[in-house]
Amino acid sequence: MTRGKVNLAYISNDSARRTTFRKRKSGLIKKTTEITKLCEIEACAIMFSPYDPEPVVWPSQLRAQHTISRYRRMSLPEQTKKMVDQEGFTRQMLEKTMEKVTQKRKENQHNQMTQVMYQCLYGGGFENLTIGDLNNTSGLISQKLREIERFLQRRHH
Amino acid sequence: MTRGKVNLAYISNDSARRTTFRKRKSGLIKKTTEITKLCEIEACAIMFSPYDPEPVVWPSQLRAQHTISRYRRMSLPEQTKKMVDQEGFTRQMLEKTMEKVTQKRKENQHNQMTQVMYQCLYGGGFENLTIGDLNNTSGLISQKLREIERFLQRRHH
DNA sequence: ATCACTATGCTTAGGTC
DNA sequence: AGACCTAAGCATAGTGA
Repeated sequence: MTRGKVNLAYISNDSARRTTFRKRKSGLIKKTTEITKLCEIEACAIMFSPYDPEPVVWPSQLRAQHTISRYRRMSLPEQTKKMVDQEGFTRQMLEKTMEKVTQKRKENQHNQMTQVMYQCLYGGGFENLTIGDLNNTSGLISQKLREIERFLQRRHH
Repeated sequence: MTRGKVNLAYISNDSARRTTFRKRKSGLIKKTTEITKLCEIEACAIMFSPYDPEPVVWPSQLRAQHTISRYRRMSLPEQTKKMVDQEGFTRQMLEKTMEKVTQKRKENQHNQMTQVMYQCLYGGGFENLTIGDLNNTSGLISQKLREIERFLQRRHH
């Protein structure tokens, strides 16, 4: 028997769930890569799972970081504006603090430590992470290689 | 003629690219939702595009924020550990600062302003954002509704 | 468990309105 | 432009080694 419709609910069987995850993870990554290329947009996917020792990040730690920090940077003024009046005082303090941080960053643009701290506290801060996505890259590559191998074997039949 | 293989490169035609983006965005979102449900993992996708006024975030601003901040929280010690020796001083300062922030957070757990600032500076800070994903939700829902409608119409033929 | 396989369902390019 | 349709191509559940 082959395949019925997928029941879109938690797969209780442990190994089946793990297998599905492995397959779909690679699918999701592929799709993310594709939409990025086809439309030249910035996109990233982040997955936490008990099956990977590190979070899976796509298309890369670096690009994801960029996307995330862009998201955060764009979002902050919005957020600040939308805060309710009751929190007016908090908002003002917040704005001042953010200004200070921004100011400080400008002033010390060449001061490495400030930059590092700024990045860690506000803009990102995972430049030096272990590169978890390399595993995925090599996974995809080895998958591709297997495909090619198979193809060649058939041609030689 | 129907569909050839997709050339995985930037689609130069403007409206074609836009259409592809709209279609694939919804696909990507669906897949993200599915893997999340099937495997009960935490996953999010973020897309920046010139076609959406706001970044598209999935499964939700709130969950994405959680995923992102979890990512950042997990990553920091890793990063700190992996920093090269040349930057030992920076690292120490950084660790101390992070400790202070953490400490401060604990001490002032019930002090709203500190929490808000902490979150903005370190843990997240987009609680009060405009909810961009509502648009997507309603898009998916209305799509689903149309499908159901169509189905019912056929049954009544 | 992980790999390759393949039948099936799903996604989506290309077309029409 | 966007909604709808259809078939080609792709993703992947289930299977066997």
